[in-house]
Amino acid sequence: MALLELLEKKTVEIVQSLFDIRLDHVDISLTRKDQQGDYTIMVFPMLRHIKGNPAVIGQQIGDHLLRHEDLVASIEVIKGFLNVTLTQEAFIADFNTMLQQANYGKQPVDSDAAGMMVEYSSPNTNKPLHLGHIRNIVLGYSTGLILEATGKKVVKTQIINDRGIHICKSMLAWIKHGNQITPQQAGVKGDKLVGDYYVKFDQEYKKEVATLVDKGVPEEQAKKEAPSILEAQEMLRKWEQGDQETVNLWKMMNGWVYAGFDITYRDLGVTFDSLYYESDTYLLGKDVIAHGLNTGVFFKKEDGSVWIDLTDDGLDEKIVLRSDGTAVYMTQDIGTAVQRVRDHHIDGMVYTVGNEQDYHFKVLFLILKKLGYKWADNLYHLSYGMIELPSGKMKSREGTVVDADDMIQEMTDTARAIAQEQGKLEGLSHQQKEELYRMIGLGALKYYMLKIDPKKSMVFNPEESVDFQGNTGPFIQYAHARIKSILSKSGFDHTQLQASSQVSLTDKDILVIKSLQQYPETVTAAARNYSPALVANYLYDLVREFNSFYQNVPKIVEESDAHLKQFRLLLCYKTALVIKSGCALLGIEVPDQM
RNA sequence: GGUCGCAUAGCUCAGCUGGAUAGAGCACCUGCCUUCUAAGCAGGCGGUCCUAGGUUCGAAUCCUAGUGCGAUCACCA
Repeated sequence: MALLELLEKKTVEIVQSLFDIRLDHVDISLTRKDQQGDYTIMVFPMLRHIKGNPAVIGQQIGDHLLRHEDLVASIEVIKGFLNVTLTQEAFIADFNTMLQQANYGKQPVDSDAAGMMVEYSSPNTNKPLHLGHIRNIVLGYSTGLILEATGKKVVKTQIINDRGIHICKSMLAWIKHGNQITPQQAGVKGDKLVGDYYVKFDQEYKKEVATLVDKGVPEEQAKKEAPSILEAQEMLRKWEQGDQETVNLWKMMNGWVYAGFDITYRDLGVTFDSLYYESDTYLLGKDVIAHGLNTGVFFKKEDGSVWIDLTDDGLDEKIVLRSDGTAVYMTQDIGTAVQRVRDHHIDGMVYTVGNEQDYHFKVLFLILKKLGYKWADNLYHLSYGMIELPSGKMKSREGTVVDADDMIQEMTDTARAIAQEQGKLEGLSHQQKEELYRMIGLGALKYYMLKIDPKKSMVFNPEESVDFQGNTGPFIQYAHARIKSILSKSGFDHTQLQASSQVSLTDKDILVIKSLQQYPETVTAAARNYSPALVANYLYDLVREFNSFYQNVPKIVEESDAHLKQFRLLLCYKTALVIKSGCALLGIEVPDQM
């Protein structure tokens, strides 16, 4: 049993015997650093059940706690705070329990139970991935891993927006100006090539609009009547009719884009278990609407369009089927959700999508609930804020978008420059070094994205770029590498996972143990809140605690007290394991040397 | 205008279900490498936790109102 639970149990027992009152919960937190003690038992909340002076009650409980000599060393009561100092034996016993758990902090996945689907990335196929996608991908991927760590089976997916007017724009510009060029011939990634033609289309379109406006056509009208946009719309019609030539071109260019995306995903170290294509799903949902129309969830207007009235829930009326009977975005998402539950053994879904779609998902979830799906109670929109540049929003048309591949490359380059300056990598081959630079660069990038609360929009400054000092990925990776170095230099035997109770610990030792104790509950909280940021910030605290221990304790390798040396090496060992485990949940790798 | 989100140090951010004197990093200033890895450690400087009420023994945290910023309110996706 963890120390905290043990302390809570003892406290409940004491309160029961002293006051004949059964508390179902005791408020215990870590004692402030400026106070004497390890844990603080809050007496104030008990006053609701026990009448009296909080300081006196605290003292009474404290006196009884002191009888558990193997657990409590001393107590101090300040107002309604009962500060308890535990014995070293208690900490060592707790630490030994931790050491026995190979998968400390994680629960085994129950593969028979219904799982959770996590959707992320979900790009359009008309342009390459950018920094916003990186935030999305890294967030969704990590959240999936965190859910998995709490025993939930996870199915990672993305919906690829592979059809629509935006794709046709790229296709059209390629036909006109591409001279049949392929990515191989151009020497660029497929997604980049297609993106270039998307930009080209837009430039041409803008010129046409300007020309029309010069001729006296109102701007709104010009935007609708420019030849390019009419052509694109015509192409979309052909695609929808299954025109062979159009479909073939569409397939070819999307293929180029997928090859490009695959490289970016590989570089980011993320994978998917299943894929959904909008071209397959965009007609889904009509049967669900028809059913809901019968059961009275939806209603039909005179023009034939189908709606749902959500005004009782504080929302608006929302269209779910056009008057011509075709699907809208909402129809599609309803159908896709239902389809996914049919396809996989899941009872819930997480959608990683930007916060500009908050309203859409609120409506979607509500509709699914009204349709009576049980799993609709288990839907979560993992909403995240936009990434802005100091100059404002990223705009692809103005070329201010920070490209994902460029970003990864830049991070790797920075890691290389810093590492070469430090010159600590003797003994590694060129290839190993490059692999390390990539690991550090990506670690910096991912951590930078994940340490911030998803809800908040973030400002990204390309000039200052991502930091490698302080609260960063490399800070954490560095601690891991340093521990590995200590362990190998000391000849640590990782088959002897038992610390002797015959050691005298310092505050620094105990602070590290306390920090390690927090790991399991951090993972649980991160899963409950769908927030990798909790894991990221926990790791930072752990590493700071460890670094302080490392720099303020005599060299472990030279320690003459065999028991103490063994204990400290075990502390290093377990810390390294937790760092590695926690980083893995963030999708960040840790090196053994850097 | 309606709805949703955010507001904490010069900048970027923590602060879990309310707990003691609000914490980090960056920046600026001091110290610490003849090495268990200084991408680090020890310390200094820096705050009206947006404002005003309320609930509470206790509020950055919960409630109400207001202010500012952002998003959204398409028979687009």
